[in-house]
Amino acid sequence: MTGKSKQKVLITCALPYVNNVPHIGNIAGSHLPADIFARFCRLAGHETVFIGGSDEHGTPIEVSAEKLGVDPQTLCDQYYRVHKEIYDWLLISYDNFSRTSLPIHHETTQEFFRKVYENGYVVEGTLRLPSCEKCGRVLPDRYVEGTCPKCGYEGARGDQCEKCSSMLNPGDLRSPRCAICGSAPVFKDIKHLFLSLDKLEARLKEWIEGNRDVWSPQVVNMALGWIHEGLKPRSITRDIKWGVKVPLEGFEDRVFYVWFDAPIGYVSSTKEWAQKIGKPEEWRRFWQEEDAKIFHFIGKDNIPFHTIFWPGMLMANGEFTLPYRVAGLQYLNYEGDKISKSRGFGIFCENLSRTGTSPDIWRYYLTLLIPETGDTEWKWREFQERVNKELVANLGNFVYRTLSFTMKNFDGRVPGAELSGRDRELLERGKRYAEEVGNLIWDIRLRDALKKVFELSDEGNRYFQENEPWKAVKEDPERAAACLHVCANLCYDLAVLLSPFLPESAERICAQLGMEVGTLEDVGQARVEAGQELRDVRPLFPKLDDKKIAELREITSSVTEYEEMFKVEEEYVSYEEFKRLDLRTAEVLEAGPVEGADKLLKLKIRVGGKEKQLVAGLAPYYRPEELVGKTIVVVNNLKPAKLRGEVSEGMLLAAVDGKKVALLTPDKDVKSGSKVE
RNA sequence: AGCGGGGUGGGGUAGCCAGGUCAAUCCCGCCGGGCUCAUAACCCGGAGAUCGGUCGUUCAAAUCGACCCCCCGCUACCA
Repeated sequence: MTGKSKQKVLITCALPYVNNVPHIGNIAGSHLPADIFARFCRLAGHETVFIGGSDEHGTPIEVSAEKLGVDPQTLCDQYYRVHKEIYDWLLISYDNFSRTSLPIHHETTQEFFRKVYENGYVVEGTLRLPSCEKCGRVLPDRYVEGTCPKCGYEGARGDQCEKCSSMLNPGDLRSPRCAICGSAPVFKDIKHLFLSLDKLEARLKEWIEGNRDVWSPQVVNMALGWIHEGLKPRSITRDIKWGVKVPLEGFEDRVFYVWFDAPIGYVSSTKEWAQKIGKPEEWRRFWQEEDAKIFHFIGKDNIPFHTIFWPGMLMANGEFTLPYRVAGLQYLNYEGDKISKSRGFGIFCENLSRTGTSPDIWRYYLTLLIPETGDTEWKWREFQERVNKELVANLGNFVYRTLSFTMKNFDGRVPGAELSGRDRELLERGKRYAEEVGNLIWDIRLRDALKKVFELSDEGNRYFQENEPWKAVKEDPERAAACLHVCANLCYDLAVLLSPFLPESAERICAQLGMEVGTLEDVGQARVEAGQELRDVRPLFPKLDDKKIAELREITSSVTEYEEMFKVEEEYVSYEEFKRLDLRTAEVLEAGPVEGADKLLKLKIRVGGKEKQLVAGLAPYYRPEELVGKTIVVVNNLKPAKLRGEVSEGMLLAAVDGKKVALLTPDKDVKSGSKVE
């Protein structure tokens, strides 16, 4: 199935909602497994498209944008950038990462809806909903607050009381109020559109049961559980402004419920991809042809949605291929509890790029934590251990001992030699691994697949050990040459097999071999020939010591408050005001403590030809000796002041990020006293 | 509350759906010995779980049934 017959595969990852910064749970729960799967499909030669995008509509975005006084689009733009950068850094290989706020998605959604409507699967109905006259909006359940009728808790929400956890409707609350402005809501009957899921119940049931062999039991059972309770028409419109307009007379002021438009984002993202590659109709081959296999990677909270509601939409439309496999993943916890942004508890991905680490160390451990069967848990201790013992000491060690031995003893060229039966057998071994790894991945058993690849590294280490080339190189050079020839090829095979999981490392291994990362068909073929010249051989990963772990922990636990950034942008400074500052580069000549002050340092600096004294609150962040010799940026014409009795004739500039402080320095060599503007 | 998933040596995990070959798999860690090209691996030996709890079905249960405990998700207008 995997290496032999070529498939046409579309892979989607649950579209992240953009009111949050992604954390490791989001990565392990969908982006990473989807990416591994997609990379593998490409490696196996399947025709592969991997798409995603951000889900940007809905009440939460509209409300928080309003609070900040910006329009929702601006807020989404900001978060979209954050998301995109994170996925890029983690090497999530989207063929296209789209946005539901793009025109192409609005058009696609409306077109999709029209067809569903024409087919008779849309009915009108009435909902009695609370609305706030003052805010001029209909309130979603959770935006109504009041007193819980059961336990008397005053802060109960319209969907649930957090105190006694009873399920509520907004109408149940005593003295209800709008969660945004606090005024009393009015209940009105409002016309809405519903998708007639009830009409599709029998077909959905048959379809789900037909997938028993392919889907995991959890997914099938949960879906059937829903069917069993009976499907009812489900509302697909909302009374807010931020979203896709409903193209139907009498509903012009409504938008689609985000759950209706979000999955259609899969289609629009594929369309956008097709346009980008210059074949605008290409998307149809994946969405409208029977032989296309569509894989959805989602979290467990999304299972009913992707097994009932979304396929129902597709059936109602009638022109689309149904999902082939819905991979419902469980959750990733963190050190014994749920990840929580507000408590700063967890690993948030926006600062990963600042850790100075390879994305592969994160990908490695997170792959082992992909919650395929049950919830899993990130533990720093285990992260450190696995990186050091497995990535560094097993895989890294095998590659490095092989290549460095070749450098030292064979002049940096892969030796050639007469091979024994055992040598040949091992060279061929890669083929079997390729097949086994392929089967595991196709079955979405990614953790097992990665472990399988590491077995090959184990075999390599064992083989190297048994042949003792460090002895043989003196006593039986031919044997040593054969051994290293085989090992170089094993390194290459490993790199290829590893490439879906650890793409950067795969590249680095191949680069050191002076080769390119090949495809699955190159594995086990002894592609590294005698005479191949190695280059720039060095260890793949550094070990993570306790200090580094503490640093990583610190960096990844903080999340930028993007909301605050909008406030800053609003206070403009005129160019004239800016020009009054005389910013200059300066060289630090001396640095030392200020008597009687813990936090201050006294610096002697040179600005052009002139020497000055500066006092700065750097002591908690820099040692004096670290500063000497640095070129910094100072406000040269700041009015002199005395701090703790010492004159300060200017101030230096530094970036302040919470407890972290970084001096600004020019990134090229410039003359002392250069103007900064 | 109902529905679904899970509870296996210190950590993780397989097996359980098609009960016996499971006094239970594999990885990591731990203890002892060998080797040294490598940010050291590999080899040999060792300690460690009665499979959430109770009761049953059976010649035989981690594996089937009942009840209970704990964790997680869903329960439709939160995405």
